[in-house]
This record gives sequence, C-alpha cells and structure tokens, in this order.
Amino acid sequence: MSKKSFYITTPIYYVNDKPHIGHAYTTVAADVMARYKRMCGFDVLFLTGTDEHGQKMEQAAMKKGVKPIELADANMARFRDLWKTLNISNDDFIRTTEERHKKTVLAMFKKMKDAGDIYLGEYEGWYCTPCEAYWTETQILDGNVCPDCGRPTSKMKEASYFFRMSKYQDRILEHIEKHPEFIRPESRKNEIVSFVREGLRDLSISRVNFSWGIPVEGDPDHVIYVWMDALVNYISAVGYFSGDPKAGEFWPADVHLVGKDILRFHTVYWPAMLMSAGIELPKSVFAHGWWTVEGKKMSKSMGNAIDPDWLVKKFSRDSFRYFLLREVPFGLDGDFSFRAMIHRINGDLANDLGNLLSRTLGMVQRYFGGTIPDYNAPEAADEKIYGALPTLADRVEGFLNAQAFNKALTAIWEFVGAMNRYIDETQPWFLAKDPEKKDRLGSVLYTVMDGLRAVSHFIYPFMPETAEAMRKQLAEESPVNVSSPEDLKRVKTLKSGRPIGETKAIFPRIDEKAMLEELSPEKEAAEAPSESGIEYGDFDKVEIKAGKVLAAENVKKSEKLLKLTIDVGDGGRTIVSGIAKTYKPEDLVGLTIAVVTNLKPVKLMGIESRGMVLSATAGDRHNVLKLPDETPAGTRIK
RNA sequence: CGCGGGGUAGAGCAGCUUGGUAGCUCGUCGGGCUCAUAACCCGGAGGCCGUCGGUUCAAAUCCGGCCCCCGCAACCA
Repeated sequence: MSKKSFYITTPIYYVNDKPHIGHAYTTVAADVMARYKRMCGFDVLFLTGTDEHGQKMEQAAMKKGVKPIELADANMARFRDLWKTLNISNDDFIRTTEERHKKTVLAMFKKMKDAGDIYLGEYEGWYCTPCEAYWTETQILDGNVCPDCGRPTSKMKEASYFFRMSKYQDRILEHIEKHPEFIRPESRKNEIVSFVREGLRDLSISRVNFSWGIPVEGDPDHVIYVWMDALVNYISAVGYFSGDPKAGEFWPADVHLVGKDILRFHTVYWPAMLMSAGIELPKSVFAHGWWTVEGKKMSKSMGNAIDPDWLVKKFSRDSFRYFLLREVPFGLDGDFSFRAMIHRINGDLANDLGNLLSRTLGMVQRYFGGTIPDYNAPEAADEKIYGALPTLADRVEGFLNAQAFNKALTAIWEFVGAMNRYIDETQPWFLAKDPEKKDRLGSVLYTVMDGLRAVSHFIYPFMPETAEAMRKQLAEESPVNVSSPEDLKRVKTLKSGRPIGETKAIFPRIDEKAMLEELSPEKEAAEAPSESGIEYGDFDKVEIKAGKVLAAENVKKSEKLLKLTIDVGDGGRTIVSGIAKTYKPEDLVGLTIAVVTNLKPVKLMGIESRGMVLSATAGDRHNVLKLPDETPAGTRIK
C-alpha cells in the first residue's frame, strides 16, 4: 500500500496584482500544512500558481505595448520569487497559460457539454464604449455610469456559453449537509447555504469581447471565462484527464485554502462543475479572514498594502511566518501592526523560546564543556516535560488538521513555558555548585534539551529555518521528517555524549523603539489627520493656485500617471498626476484647474513633479477641480 | 422584521451546548532568581460579563424586548 497522500492548494493568484500580505498569508498557511503532513510521513502535493488570462491582463498588456504573455511572465515571477523568499515548499506551480492546463479546461468543458449542461445563450451587460469594457448590473454606478471612467454605458447583449448551474442547487445543498467538514469555518457555511437556497442562476462561462484566454473548441470567437478557467487548475495539476497516476493518488484534494471573498466560487460553482463532469468533490474548503493594516482596511488606493518582501528584510522570514499564523485565528480577520509584530517576536520568539535554548545551551557549555550530558538521575519533576509531550503531539495534530494554526502554536508555547518553569524549579545553577549532584544536573539539562528537540519538530512546519538552526545547536542529526505522527511522541531520543553545535541567538531581541522609528516614515503616511480640527495657520501653509494646463502627455510605462505642464503664474512647471485612468491628455489641455504649488518636489517614474493637481477621487475615478476659464493663472485659492 | 456572527478587565480573546468559583495572552504594579537574548519565575491590581425584563434557590451562561458593531451584494488572499 502506498503512503497516505495529502493534497492542499492555494488559489491561483491573478497576476495583475502585486503580491501582498494576503497572498503571503494563504500561501504560508498552506506551506505549514504541507510541511506538517510531509513531516508525518504523508505523500504531499502542495499546489499554488497564477491566474493569467482575462480582459484586465489583455488591456494592461496593450497599454504597456507588450504581449499579454510577456506581461504574465514578468508578473508571475514576482509571485514565484516571493514564495522563494518565504521558504514556500510548493511541489508544483501552475500557470493558466500552460498547455497542460488549457487541455484540462477544454476536456472539462467537453465533459460538461456532453452532460448536457452547457448551452449557447445571450449574456447581457453594460458596455462602456470608450473603455471597451463590459460591466455587470451590480458594477455600474448610479445612472448606469461606467465605474472606471464615469461615462455613460449602454446595455449590450452578446453571445455566451452558459453552464446549467441551476440544475445542481439541491445536490450542492445535500452535499454541504452530509459533509460537515466541507465548508469551514462553520459560520461561513451558513452564508453559503443561504446563498444557494436563494436559488442558483446559470453561469456565463465564455466571452467574445476579448481574446486573451482559452478559446472554446469549435467556436474560437468565445474565450472561456475566468472562473471556469481558474478553478480547473486544481485538477489540471494532477493531470486529471490525461491518465496521470497523480490524479488517482491526490484527487480529491484534501483542502482548498481560500480567502473569504472567493469562498462561493469554491463551494458552489466549482462543486457544480465537478458534479456535471462526474468528478469527486474536494474534501474541504477553508476560508480564512482578511488582514487590516494598522487598523485600516488594506487597499490599493490607500497605498497601505504591505510588501512581504520588504517585511522579510526588516524582520525575518520565520518571524513573519510565525506572526501571520499566531496572531489571529485562521478563520477570522486580523490586524497587522508593527508594534504587534515586534511584541510577538520579542515575547514569544526571543524571550520564551530563543532565551530558553540560549540559557540551556549556555549551561551545557559551562558545566559540561559543551557535551550533551547523560540522563541517569531521573526525578519526578522530569515527567512534567516527558509526560507532556505525547499530549502536545496529539493536540498539535488535532489543531493542524482543523487549520487552527494559532491554537497549535499556543499549545507549543505552553510547553515552552513549562520548560522555563522546570528550569526555575530545578535550579541547575544551584546543582552545579555541588559536585555530587552532577548527574542530576546533567539529567535536568538533558531533559530540557530533549524537550527542545521535540519543539524543533513542532515548530518546523511554521519556521523551518529556525527549526533546523535549533537542531544544529542541539546536535540532533536525525532528519526532522519522521514516518508518522506517533513518532512525534517519542522522548529521550537525543543522543548523549555529542558536542553541541555553535550557539547563537535564534531570535535576536528587537529594539522596539529603534525599529518603530526606522519604520515610521511608512507609518506616518497611514496616520489619519487630527481629531479636533487644524489651526488656520496649518491650512495657510498650503499654497493652492489656479493653473492653466499648457501641455499633457502620458507617462511611458505607467498606467496612472500623466505628465502635465501647468502655468501657475510662473510660466509653466511640470506636474505629474495619477489621473490617467480617468483623463486622456487631450481632455486636460487648456483647462484651468486647482493646483497645490508649494509641495516638496518628488520624482515619479523618473520625472520631477513640482506640485499636485487637486481632484475628487474615488478609486480610479477622478474629477479634477476645474475653475472658470477666466481665472488668471497663479491666483491664490483660499 | 432578509440571513448569519458578535458585544466579557486598558487591548485582543476563551467561557455560553451540559446554569452554581469569570479564565488566557499582552500591558500595568510589586516580589524572586541570576543559568540566559535587561531575559526567566511568582504574586497583586483591574470586569455590576451591551441594556431592560423574565425563568430559577442560583444566569456571562436559558427565554423575551431594545441598543450598537460586523459579515453575506461586485473577479483584488
């Protein structure tokens, strides 16, 4: 019989985005599961990847004057590099532009069609001619206006293939009911159930208004629409329709980890598609929460998205991984703050664990010349350590199988605390004063070292690098991976008589004040202005003038920036403004608008900008502050 | 009355299913130890458990009303 298998996935990330803390969160969590299962002897398949098709990519590429695939290649690399930085152990990385995926999508489409579940119909949407974009009923703003450019849209119909999802409503509800583990956490299940009960509509699964995607077989005007394309990745990777033995071994997947925002696609659309194609459903889908940053919602427009790369540089990959999974229960939302992160690192990692290792090895060095002592003078107190380990192993296993990462870590740290207490009670420094108690002294130190050896296993999935560093210092040479969860319960396996490794702080303490100061420029940008109103003098510092736009051009390689030449009474200066999503250069030339003139110059995309165009901004939609044409350039506005 | 979750020490949470000492982490105050990364260990202070009413010998826990917060509606984990 082959080993037990375990298949875990992250969503495939859309490459139009820069990777941020949320992507890192899902992927690190999946990595912890994968590493834990591998450690316990499972045959693991851990899949992540990128979603690369769609209209947005096509448009973005066009704007940059490159082919979509070139843009996808470049952006995909950012994700792949980040996973390297974060020590992600994915076994495969799938891209929706790969041949193996396209073949699977087409095979899936055919299966569903053969089942009589795909038909050609008409898709109704709102079309914005200048943007060449379709919007759904819910996307358009009041007055049927395009959410992107604010111009009116018109109702359009186009041909589309539809998936008869409505047919599966009852079967999905039945499945959810019969498999309590299918949707987690529990609270999310209710949301989905009530959504399905409202009634399912057939799903449009093709588009004709762009071409960057997988063409429908026999009808190449149609491109298969995002969700159909993306979801299938989970079976593409195991070669489901190609006779790949991996399919039999790993499908159905054990866990799809997803963000709470895409739960519905994974627990309704995806199961319906699988049912139609006669394929088994994944065993469970877990929706985790979102992160806020310093108490505020993370968003592109606020520019407060945290760059994981930068964070790893400031801290360390393992402390970042630890923080993400320790701070917040996996199903709930959490807040990311530098202060909280520093507290976690100093409290849990440096003080509790790091210092425990350090004080123990310090004594082994001092009292035993750096050789691991024998365990030959047991006492009842030792059972607090040895006796706790099997229980801990069970608890960690239970918690991790339920994706309760924070509980698993809490349990491990309870054990770390017990060891710190054990040292305090047994007082090895006191034993060391009496040569007759040398054996007991050695046994105490051995016990802590063996406990730390066990801890290195438990933290390995979360902090692989640190676990290895600990094991090196403890002179533990056996591989961290064992053959079953039971092996994690074994005690006193550390070999006596070996010289310990070079001792080094595994988590140096962070100087909180200095670190926060170092991070403060970023922080200030996110701070809100005063609560009680500003002084007039503060306002008066801002110099706002009427400016006449003399010239305007797009900034090369930029989606958002326009380079403007504006006369604010000085004959004309260069101002770069992030309003290109709303205005074309020719829209602005000749206008008289409000400009802040006394800002410090900044360089944007290599162009020095001296001032700022005032505009009412909502997302990507801007309305610059237009002044009557007769306003003389340079007039102060107060 | 759309559905669901929640309001418990300064902060973040557990306890509620199976009514009866209100617990954990951080912070704060005091003490101990000196092996250690100014770390570790012990102890104290701090809560009328959102609010009003009901059931009960007894309610944070059960029942009802009210107030407040947050999810579920759009392709961002």
